[in-house]
Amino acid sequence: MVTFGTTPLRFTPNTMSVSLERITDFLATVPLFRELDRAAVRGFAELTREQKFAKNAVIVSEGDPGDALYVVRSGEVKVLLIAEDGREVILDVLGIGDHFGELSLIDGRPRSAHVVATQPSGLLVLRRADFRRQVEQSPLVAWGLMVELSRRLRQADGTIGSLILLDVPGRVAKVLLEHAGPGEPAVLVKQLTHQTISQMIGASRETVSRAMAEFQEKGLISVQRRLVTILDRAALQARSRARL
Amino acid sequence: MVTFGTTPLRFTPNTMSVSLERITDFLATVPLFRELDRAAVRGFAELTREQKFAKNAVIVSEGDPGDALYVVRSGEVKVLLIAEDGREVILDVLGIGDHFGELSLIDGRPRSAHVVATQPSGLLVLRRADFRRQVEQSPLVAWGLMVELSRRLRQADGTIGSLILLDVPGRVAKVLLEHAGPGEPAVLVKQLTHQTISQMIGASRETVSRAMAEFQEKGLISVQRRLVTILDRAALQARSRARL
DNA sequence: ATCAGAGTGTGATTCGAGTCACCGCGAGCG
DNA sequence: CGCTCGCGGTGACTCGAATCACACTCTGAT
Repeated sequence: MVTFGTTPLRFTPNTMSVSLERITDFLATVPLFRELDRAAVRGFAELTREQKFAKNAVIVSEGDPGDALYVVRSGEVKVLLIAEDGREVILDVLGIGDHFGELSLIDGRPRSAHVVATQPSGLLVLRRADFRRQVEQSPLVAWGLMVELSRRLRQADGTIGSLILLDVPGRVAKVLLEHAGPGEPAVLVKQLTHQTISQMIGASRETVSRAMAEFQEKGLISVQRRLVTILDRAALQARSRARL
Repeated sequence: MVTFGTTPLRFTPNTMSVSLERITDFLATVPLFRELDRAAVRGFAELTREQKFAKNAVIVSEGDPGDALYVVRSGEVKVLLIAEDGREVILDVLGIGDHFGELSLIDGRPRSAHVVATQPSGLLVLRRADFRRQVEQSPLVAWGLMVELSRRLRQADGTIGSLILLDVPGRVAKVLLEHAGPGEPAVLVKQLTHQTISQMIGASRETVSRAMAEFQEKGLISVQRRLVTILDRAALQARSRARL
């Protein structure tokens, strides 16, 4: 449940040039800026302000005019839709190095979803005018942005397909695989509660619980203290496209 | 059902400069190129070839390496996913002036969906290298492309939300509204069969049929010879976010 | 004009998954 | 240190929608 009113809007401008290099280092690791030379990345770094958010703080709300891009520097945030009756749909969970808010900067339309911190988080904020100027000057960023949007569009289309074609256990298997690290056995990159998973795939918490119990019984996964390990990737993949 | 093997790959190069101006006129109406001056649009027009497809012809298949962008000049195509058991999910129905295939040009990955002609169609084809060169030379096109990708991403996220939050009648109402022309009463821009609608919203043909019967009874819509007219837009909107 | 095939209407039955209700566990905090 | 409270597990019941099975109605082609 989203908690309004807990929002700490503490600004921490990087007037100290001490941190400028550190921010540049960080931004250089973000895919969006990866192709740029150091000077160009520093150009962006100079334009950012870091803003801190407490757990459950609302970062942007659907319908707001959007005039900033955010890059997650620490912590974790979720992107979600909220229905009138309070039900939530989680569109994405973003970690360090991920960014959000570019849609409104590109097309000038209001924010299409809410973003809420799921952990205490530090976000680098880049304002519209600054961002736009930089993008217009550097085609590499424009291209990187398109690549990122393409990735998300493919992912969204895949989600639509699985919502329609897969049953709940299949969708659970898909989410687990999408968040699995490399190797086998592989551990999940993120700690996801059943509640969170259920909101990502449009199912009830109970049904997710039953699906994961089934996977454990069959030896496809093992769970220790909320940490999921993939034991049989192939079987999970089969389950996630049994009907796809 | 998609029919393979009926694909007529008849090329019709525009070696006749007669048609160049006509193609330029046409492309100038496409949002992606709208901001460009006529000379720049002609630059694109010169690089296109028109390709004709018969009804049910497969234009691109999921998994193919993608090396071209297509603009619909006449006819209609559908973008869809196909499950192993043959079930189809329609992601989009594209008409004159719409385009597809840019994702693969941007990120170089394989095609993420199938595209099939639902009517005899003429498509302008633009090859990767040509397109890329033009985009790099004109930031306006890059920006237009980002705006278009943003629009689709918002739409896809909205679809995900409605699949999770709305019941079938609600999703039917939403599709009807999305395809409605202006004014009230408004007629639908496209002729959609119940079968098509059901594949767009992940429902069975029968359930769509029942939902539309209900809307007619209540006077929200009227149907004459497969042409749907929206009589009570507000009521349909209420239905499409009754729980959103 | 006729006929085939696509599209539609409607009942009966089945079933996946939501909802409700409750229990147990572990972790963090006053 | 104990007591919440958030998270997870499980059974019983309900319900929306898929499926199955036909009949009917267009519409376009021969």
